[in-house]
Amino acid sequence: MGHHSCCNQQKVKRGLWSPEEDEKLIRYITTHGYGCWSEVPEKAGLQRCGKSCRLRWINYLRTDIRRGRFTAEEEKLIISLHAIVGNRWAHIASHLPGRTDNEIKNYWNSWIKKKIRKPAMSTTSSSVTTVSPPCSTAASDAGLGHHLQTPFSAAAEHQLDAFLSQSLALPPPKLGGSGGQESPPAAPLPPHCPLFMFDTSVSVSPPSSLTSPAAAHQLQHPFLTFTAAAMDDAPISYHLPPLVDGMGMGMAAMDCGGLGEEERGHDHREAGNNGQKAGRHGETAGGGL
DNA sequence: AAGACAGACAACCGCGACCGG
DNA sequence: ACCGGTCGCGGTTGTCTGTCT
Repeated sequence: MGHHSCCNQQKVKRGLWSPEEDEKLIRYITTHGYGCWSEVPEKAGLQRCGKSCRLRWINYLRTDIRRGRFTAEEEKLIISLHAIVGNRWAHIASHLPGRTDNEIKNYWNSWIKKKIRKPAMSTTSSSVTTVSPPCSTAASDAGLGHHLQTPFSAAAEHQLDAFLSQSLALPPPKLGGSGGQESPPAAPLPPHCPLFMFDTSVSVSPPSSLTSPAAAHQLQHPFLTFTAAAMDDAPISYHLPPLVDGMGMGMAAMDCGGLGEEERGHDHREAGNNGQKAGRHGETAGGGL
């Protein structure tokens, strides 16, 4: 229907953000912070509603955003976490430093589309009996969709914690690309990201990017503790909580095979897509800055 | 070369939760 | 206790680009 309640009265701009708007928002946030989003547009000189500013900042302009394709480990983690908490994208994102809920949500949705499009087609030889997502929005009314219906209980939280603690033993997200990933997963410095927000003196190689000032706080995140500790050469074996183990899709699919070639095939595209966005927004946010 | 299709991603919308008056 | 404002989240849509036919 209408606009947000917070911007009913204003004539707010909508649609894609221009580089000028990005710059205004970045400048304001970096100097003043975002105490009250509803005040941000006015004080920053933007004709946007506060929600839009918040979204733009959180999903795009934040300094600690990791962009680029998801690593295989991130994929697995997303799937595992989703099996536990359902469509709690923000919660899942909280376990994936630098990733936004929107990004994960988009990833999941497109992943679902892919799997729906290729029903069991590539899994005939594998033990994977279903390729449908464990509890997707598309599948929420069938199969394991009950995860979505159930509130995020303490039990689930406990299970999640257990899983995460086990995850500490997981092989780290080899950000340089594990298991034959061609392209570096996440460009630590997105081409379209405002450069002035980064200390460009720090190394931008993926692993060390985790120790960059911009991501320093991330090191306190449990997920990253293993990236630092178990960074070397742990075998690719994931210990999943029972609930996850019971998932129809199973991690077997996610190992080399499941997200295998066909998934990897998108790597090129995604890399291109990033480039595309670097172009689209790059000349917007990144290029100008 | 051109159109159709699919994938990826940014952004909007609506709702519920939270908080202060 | 109630009410209004704000924030955060999840679902959905729109747009752009690359690939395929």
